[in-house]
Amino acid sequence: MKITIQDVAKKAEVSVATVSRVLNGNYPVKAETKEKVQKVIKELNFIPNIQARELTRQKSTAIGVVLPSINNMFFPEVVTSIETALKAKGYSLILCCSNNDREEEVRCINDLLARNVAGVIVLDPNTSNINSDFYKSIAKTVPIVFINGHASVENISSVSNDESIGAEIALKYLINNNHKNILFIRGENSASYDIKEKKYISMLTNSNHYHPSNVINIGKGNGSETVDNTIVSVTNFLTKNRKITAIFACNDLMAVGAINACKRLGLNVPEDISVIGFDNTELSKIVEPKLTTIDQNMSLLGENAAELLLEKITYNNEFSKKIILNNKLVIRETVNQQGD
Amino acid sequence: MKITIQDVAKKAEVSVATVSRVLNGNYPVKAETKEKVQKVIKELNFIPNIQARELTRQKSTAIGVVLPSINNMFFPEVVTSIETALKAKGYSLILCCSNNDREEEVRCINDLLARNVAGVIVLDPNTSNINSDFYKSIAKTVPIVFINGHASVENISSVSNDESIGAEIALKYLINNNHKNILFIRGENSASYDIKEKKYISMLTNSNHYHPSNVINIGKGNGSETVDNTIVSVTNFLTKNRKITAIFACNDLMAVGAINACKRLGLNVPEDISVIGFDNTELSKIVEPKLTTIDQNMSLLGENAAELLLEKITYNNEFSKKIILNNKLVIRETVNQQGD
DNA sequence: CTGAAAGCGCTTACAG
DNA sequence: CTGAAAGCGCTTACAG
Repeated sequence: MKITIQDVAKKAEVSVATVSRVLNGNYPVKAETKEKVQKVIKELNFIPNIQARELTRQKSTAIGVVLPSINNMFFPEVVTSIETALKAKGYSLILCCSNNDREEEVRCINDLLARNVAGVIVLDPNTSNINSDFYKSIAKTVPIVFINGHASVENISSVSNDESIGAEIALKYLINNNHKNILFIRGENSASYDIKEKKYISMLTNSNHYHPSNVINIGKGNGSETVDNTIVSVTNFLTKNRKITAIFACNDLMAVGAINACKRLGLNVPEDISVIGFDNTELSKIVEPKLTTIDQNMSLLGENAAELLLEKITYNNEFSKKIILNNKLVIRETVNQQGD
Repeated sequence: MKITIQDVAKKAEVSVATVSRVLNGNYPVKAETKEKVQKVIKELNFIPNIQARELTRQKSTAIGVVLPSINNMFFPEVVTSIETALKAKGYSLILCCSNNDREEEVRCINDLLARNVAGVIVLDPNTSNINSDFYKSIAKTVPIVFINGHASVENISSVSNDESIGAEIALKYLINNNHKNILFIRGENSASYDIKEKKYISMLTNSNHYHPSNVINIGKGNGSETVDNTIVSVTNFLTKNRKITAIFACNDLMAVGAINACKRLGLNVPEDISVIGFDNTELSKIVEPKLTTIDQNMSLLGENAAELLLEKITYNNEFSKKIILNNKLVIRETVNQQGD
């Protein structure tokens, strides 16, 4: 039922080779012939089959993107910028969601490879997959770029943020504003939380204000769960400990949870207590007061990942590069500039 | 460099036909042969090329999804449920973003067709594309499902919400709680806002409380822009008009903007003023107080769209169906139950 | 149970 | 400037 190049050739009374040439414009075709063929293409509403083209040309214009979840304020922004950058170069995106599951991630990649993608971008790759040989063997045959994957794997390019510096900037900002007793809020095991906690411990130890009990872990959860879990944990914490003047949250959702907890306890942010988040998701600009946070450069992550992948594709997967972006502080309304 | 079925056949000392049979398990193969082939497949890490398979089989296991933007609290949730439903049936998703642009939408669809998708799901299809003959002609050759597209086009299935009923439920809830003077907030031209405004006008006219000046349009914008624009408009409005006891917002972002404006003016929500949103995005569960809103059934929209598409694919694009979901009220914390 | 061969829709040397 | 033919990686009647 679908129109093929054969149908066009027949109707235009030329060979399929000629139709192919006018389609691709890569060989001389007599003007008259060209017009005739183009007319038929229009008439028949012919769309060339890219699958067949790619099979012949032995190259692909599809890119795989695997991400832990779409349903999150962080990933959609990154995906948007990947899509924009790649579409401009004629690539399409095949999306696969791993649901934070290690094996599903492997399945996604295998499916993408089977679909003959020219390369794949993985957001937040699973640590155990990185450490196993999975990525090492895959990376030999197809260009791979990690976003926020601490890629010790050779032959994989990556873009990430220096979250350690980001945490340092955030904590310095609090400390410079005279905050000494700072609550640290994190979630369950994640390399990213570990990095921030490490920085927190070293800085607070330096200032003689490190107390292990000022680190709380709100457990796991997504979206509004994170907020709710944080509200519970922070409420518990603050009813017992009022020495805290500032809160460092490992992401914006936790920061919003902390702010909400304060409100319920009748504490004003930032007058009574300051809060700083991490990520600079859209949410940080939506809540009231607007959240002071650390910018995770989401669109830069996406753009750079797209570029690195294109580079790998162009140079036959031969060179790898790591790009580390510096996080920067976004001052809005939730940190009291005088401290206490 | 890539391993093909040829390589496997050679190493296993069988024909490619036999390899294909053990791959697909659709023909009898001697146990011994099967094992030998499977062993080689493992050794060589062979992944069959789906593009080639689909070219031969003349069918596709890729589905196109086109959406106006990924960067939005509504679409990612819908896409997630589409992905989940479709992955379970062995399909993959090719994503294309139209950036709210009519022509880009057409380009997306054409690209997807060229990539030989088995069908396409369009979120919020552009009205002018629906009215032109574009979709009509496309729908003849490939299964198409609209989400929230008021599809008058024959041969296209669709899932949508009855937003008119949704608006009615929301307004009735306000009115039953004794709210009479209700502010209506909408954005720039969209069929969806028009439907809600129409309902608003008819219901408020009925109760003799319709005043055209109580309808405000905050212009266009996405994400935090919407919130900011709403804050400005509502602040302006409320400084001049304090008779309002409730606000109906056409989406959750506008509702949050309205709440933020109230806070800045020293008005408590819901004690001084009630706010109801629309959509039930994750945001409505994140803000404080939690937003009372109308559920847009985002995951149901996705699931149903996936099902309708699968149905069309199975039955050769021969049957179409429209599903209209009923919105329901989600009572949380922003509407004062006594009114005023 | 297995292999040889045709064919899916395209592109591209090759020959003219 | 144009056509015939090989080939991309697979599947599936057909024959044995």
